[in-house]
Amino acid sequence: MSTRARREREKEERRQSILKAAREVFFENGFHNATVDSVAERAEVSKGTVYLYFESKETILAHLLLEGLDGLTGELERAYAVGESLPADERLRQLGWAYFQFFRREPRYFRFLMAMDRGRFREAVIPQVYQEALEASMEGLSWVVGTIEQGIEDGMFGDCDARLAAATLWATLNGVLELMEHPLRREMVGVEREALYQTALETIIRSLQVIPQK
Amino acid sequence: MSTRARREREKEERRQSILKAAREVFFENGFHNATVDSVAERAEVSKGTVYLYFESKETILAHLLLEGLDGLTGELERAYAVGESLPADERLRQLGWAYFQFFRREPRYFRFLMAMDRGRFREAVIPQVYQEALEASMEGLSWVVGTIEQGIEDGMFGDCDARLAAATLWATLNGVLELMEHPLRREMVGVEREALYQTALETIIRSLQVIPQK
DNA sequence: TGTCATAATGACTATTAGTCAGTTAGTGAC
DNA sequence: GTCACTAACTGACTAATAGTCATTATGACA
Repeated sequence: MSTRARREREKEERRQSILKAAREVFFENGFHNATVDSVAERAEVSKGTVYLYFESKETILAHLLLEGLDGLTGELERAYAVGESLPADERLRQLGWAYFQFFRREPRYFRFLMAMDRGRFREAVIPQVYQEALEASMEGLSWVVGTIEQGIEDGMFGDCDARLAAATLWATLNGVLELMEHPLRREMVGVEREALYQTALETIIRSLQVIPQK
Repeated sequence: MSTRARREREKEERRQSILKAAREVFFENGFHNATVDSVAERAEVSKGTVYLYFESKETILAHLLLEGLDGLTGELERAYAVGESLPADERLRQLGWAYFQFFRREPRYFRFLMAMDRGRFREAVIPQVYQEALEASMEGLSWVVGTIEQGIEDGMFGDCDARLAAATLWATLNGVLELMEHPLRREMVGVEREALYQTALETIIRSLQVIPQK
C-alpha cells in the first residue's frame, strides 16, 4: 500500500513550496529584510511549520544556494560536454562564458553564493550542506583542471601545475564578477563588466599558451 | 579662550573611544554577534551615547572600514613611493605585495571590506562615507594605472588600455584573497594562499610585458 | 549661587528569530 | 461508524537586541 509513499511525497512537496516561497521573499527583499513570518505567509503555512522543515533562516538560504550551485554545475557540465572535440583553449572559453552567463542570468544567486560561509552563515550551515557545496564546486573545478591537463598533453599549453592554473582562472573570474557586482567598485573602474571579464579570461588563457617560437 | 576647542577635542576623544571599543567588540565576536550594548559597555558609556555619535550599528562599521581603507592606501602609497626608480614590472610587484601584506596583517578588515556595500550595509552607509571610500580606492587604483602607463611609455609593457589592465589586476588579486578567505574554497583548491597569489600576480604582470622578439 | 546649554542616561518600544504546549487531521482496526 | 493513535501543523509566547526619547547630570559663565 502506498500511503507511506504518498505521505513522503506530500512532505517533500511542502518542503519545496516553502523553499519556493523563501526564494521569492529573499529575492524580493534581500535576506536580511525578509522575515520568516513572510516566508511562512507566502507558503501558506504557519511559522512553526517552516521550522519543522528547516532549522533556521540561514539553513533555508543554504538550501537555496545548493539549488543555485546545482544549476551552475549543470551549466558548466553542458559547456564541458559541448566542447568535447574542441582544442583546450576553446574549451576553457566555453567554460568561462558559461560561468559568466549563469551569473548574468542569476545575479541574485551570485550574491548569495559569494556571501556564503561568511558571517553567521558558517555557524548555521552544517556538515551536510557544507559537504554538498564542496562536492559540487569540486566537480566544476575538476573540469577546468581536466581541460588544462588536456591542453598540456596536446602541447597547446606549456607545462605547468594544472591545479594551480585552474585556481588562478577561477579566482580571477570570481574577482571580476565580484568587483563588478559592487556599485561602488564598478563605478570606480569605469569599464563594462563584460569587457573586463573578457579581458581577464583571455589574459589567463593566453598565459597558459605556449609562446609560438618564430 | 579655549573652552570651545577643548569641548571639541573631548567630543572627538569620546568618538574615538567608541570606535575603539567597537573595533574590539566587532573583531572579537564578528559584526553580527556583537551587540551595541556591549560596545557601549566597553566604551564605558550608555547605549544612548553611542547613538549620539553614530546613527546606527552599520554606520560604526562603516567608519571602522574607512579607517582600514586609510591604512591600506597608506601602505600602497609607501610601496608606490619606494618603487619610484624601479622598472614598471617591479613597481607592480611592490604594489601587489603591499596589498597582500596588508590583508595578511589585517584579515578581519579584509573580511569587512569585502562585505562592504552588501546586505543592509548599502542602505545604512550614506553619501559621505560612500564618497570617502570611493576616493580612497580611486587613489589606490590610480597608482596601478600610473605604473602601467609608465611601463607602456618605457616600452616594457605592450600598448594596452591601462585602466582595463589595472582593473584586471585588481580583480584578480581580490579574487585570490577572497577565494582563500573561504575555508570551503581554500580546502577545495588545495594550494597555499601565498603560492596562488604569487602565481596570479606574476601571470598578470607577464601578460603585460612585451614578448621579447628573438 | 543660579541659569542655561550641552551631553549623557537608561528605561522603553518595536521587530523578529526561534519554541513549544496544544490542536487538527488523516489512517487503520474493529 | 467510531475509536485510538500518530504525524503534521499551529500561533501565542519568549528572548534578544536595534534604536528612541523624556529625563537627568554637568559644567561654563554671569
